[in-house]
Amino acid sequence: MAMSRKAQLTINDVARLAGVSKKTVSRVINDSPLLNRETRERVQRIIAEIGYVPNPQARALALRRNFLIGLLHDDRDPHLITGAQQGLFAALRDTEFGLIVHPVDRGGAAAQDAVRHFLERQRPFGLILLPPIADDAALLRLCADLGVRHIRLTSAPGDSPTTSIAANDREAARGAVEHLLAAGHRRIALVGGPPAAAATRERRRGYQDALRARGIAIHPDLIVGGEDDFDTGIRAAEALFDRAPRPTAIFAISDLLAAGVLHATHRRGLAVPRDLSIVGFGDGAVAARRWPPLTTVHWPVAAMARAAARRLIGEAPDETAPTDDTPPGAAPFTATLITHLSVDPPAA
Amino acid sequence: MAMSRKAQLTINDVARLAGVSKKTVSRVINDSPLLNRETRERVQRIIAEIGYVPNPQARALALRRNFLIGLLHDDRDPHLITGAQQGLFAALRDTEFGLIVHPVDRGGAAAQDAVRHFLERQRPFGLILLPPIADDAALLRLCADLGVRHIRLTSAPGDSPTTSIAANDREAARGAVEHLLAAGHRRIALVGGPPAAAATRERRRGYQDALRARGIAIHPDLIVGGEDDFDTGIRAAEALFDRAPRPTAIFAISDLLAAGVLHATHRRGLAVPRDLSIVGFGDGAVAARRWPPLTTVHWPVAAMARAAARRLIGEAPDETAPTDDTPPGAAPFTATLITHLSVDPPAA
DNA sequence: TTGTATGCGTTATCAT
DNA sequence: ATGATAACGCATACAA
Repeated sequence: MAMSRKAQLTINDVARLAGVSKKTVSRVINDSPLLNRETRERVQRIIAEIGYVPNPQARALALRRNFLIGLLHDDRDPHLITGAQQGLFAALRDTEFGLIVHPVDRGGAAAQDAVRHFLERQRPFGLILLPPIADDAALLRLCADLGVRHIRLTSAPGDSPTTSIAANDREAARGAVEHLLAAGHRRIALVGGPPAAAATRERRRGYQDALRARGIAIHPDLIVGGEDDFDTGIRAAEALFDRAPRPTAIFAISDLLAAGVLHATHRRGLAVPRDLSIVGFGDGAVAARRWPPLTTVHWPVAAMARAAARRLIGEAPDETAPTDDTPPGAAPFTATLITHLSVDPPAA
Repeated sequence: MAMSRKAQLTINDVARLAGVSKKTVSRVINDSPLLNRETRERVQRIIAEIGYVPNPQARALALRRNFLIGLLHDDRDPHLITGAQQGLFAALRDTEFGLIVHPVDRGGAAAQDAVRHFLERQRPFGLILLPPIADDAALLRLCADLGVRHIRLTSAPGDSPTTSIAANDREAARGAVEHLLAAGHRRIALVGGPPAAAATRERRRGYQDALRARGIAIHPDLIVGGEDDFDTGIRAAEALFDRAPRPTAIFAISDLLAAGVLHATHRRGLAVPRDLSIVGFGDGAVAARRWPPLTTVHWPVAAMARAAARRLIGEAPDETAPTDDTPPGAAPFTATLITHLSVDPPAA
């Protein structure tokens, strides 16, 4: 009990107890191949006995690299953030890396400065960027200037495959709209997010792909949005309710927007899916908890974050850019449609 | 542009350029009082000019303390976690501290080991424990054994005020139930969480307080629950629907449970608040986004987390226990009822 | 296969 | 008020 204030054990204690030099202990810690098996085992036994754990600060200093993976997010969608954290932790458990989280205000020089300070101070080994800030050009430039490794979680495999993990957003969005088309809808509205975000762009493209393939005209009137939040969803829905004729279905490019749309629909006294069908995009499990449970496209953020962290820490620690012909990230993760109760054929 | 690979500037560079010793620079960095004003300003100018940032790893090593605040959570409620992160970041911005996050599986020796490894590896300066793991005795013992400072976010100011930040859960819960009583409800059910959690205990007490004060018998039949998640909410509601007579109102001790209750109610074809009134407990803003918007008790996790971090980093870095007569944390944060549309008088 | 000397970037000690 | 020197705990270079 209460051995709390015991001095921290160091590599020297291990060396002394094992009767070897500290360098030998260091070799054991770092799995050096050139070690007498007997010596290694003896040292390992001592380490286990006294419960020695290498001091990561000292390691970080000597190796000139830290053991922290940074997660940068814009603090909009709690489920996206915690989903990413789950994936990251899955990759980081049983490694010596920790997860350090930092929010980023979008836009403005002040936001840039805040991130710069964070990076200069904590000097994380690498960074994971969540959408939509993963598409922020200024932020990416900052990372490049500071020489900080980073992986972007984004919506199109095309851009910079070596520094991004992407899902097939366009295709998945097309599938979602085709699902509405198959139910018989023809007036399908789109509620989008920030125009600069890759998610907005790709999912809108998928929406357009689906309509075009059916020869359905794309009405600019039926494309609304702006930000990616609940209130925008409400306002967008209300704007759409005033269109004549009213759309019979709405495809919202995020769960937050879909939730806002659902809210506005209820408030208007309309029933889902009787009077309006809704399809969202985000976390399938979360959408299922709405009422009615929302048909949605599940964006596998946890799996993507896990892969991103793997790539970050599996990467050779030197600075040379990968020269493989088949860059990682070429194969996108698949976002998949999860059908629930928010889609029905349109009312006659 | 692209000054990416410039060698990191060190204290030596500053010292050389300023024509002083590195110790003097160190004094400037650490705001030592005994410094010639002129010298200080010259050094500061150089620092600003070349954009020098002290290396936190080296600082951590020399000072034998880290600049990371750990957040331990059980990964159940995304809004609780991100709410806490927002509060922590508010306290940590403009400090040299970073936020390192770690999930904790509840129960089991394996979970203990995982936390121990985390603490031994990252050696955070201090820890913030979120409910319900803030009430985990084994975890607290581990922190004590390892000598890790920690602040628990919890529900009763009584226990260990020096290591916890508490809200007035009992009182707030009583207020919530009184709100239902005032609307005319007499058969009010309670949906609780894990029995070991302080939140469950305190909020149940508040529920009982309110009923007793009105001379209403407490029916064990109307107290259900078990875990703190959506599915438990569903099952609890379904169990309560089978009671005869059915309760006219349900007080759920968390938003997750309330969401499950709401879901089950919809599924059963009952209308809220016409057939059933619901009050939740958690995040007021989130509850407002349900349909109907849920009357709930707002638990100020962000403010509490902010205060917790403040106390952690404002604390003297030595080990002596505070001896004040008025321990911090004695004044609890106030959870407040936010009325929305999920409460009506019971149907005649 | 193992050990010695040195460095990583900062702070603490004890001078002056 | 400022500086020289020695930690802090670990890793690397080079010897042995």
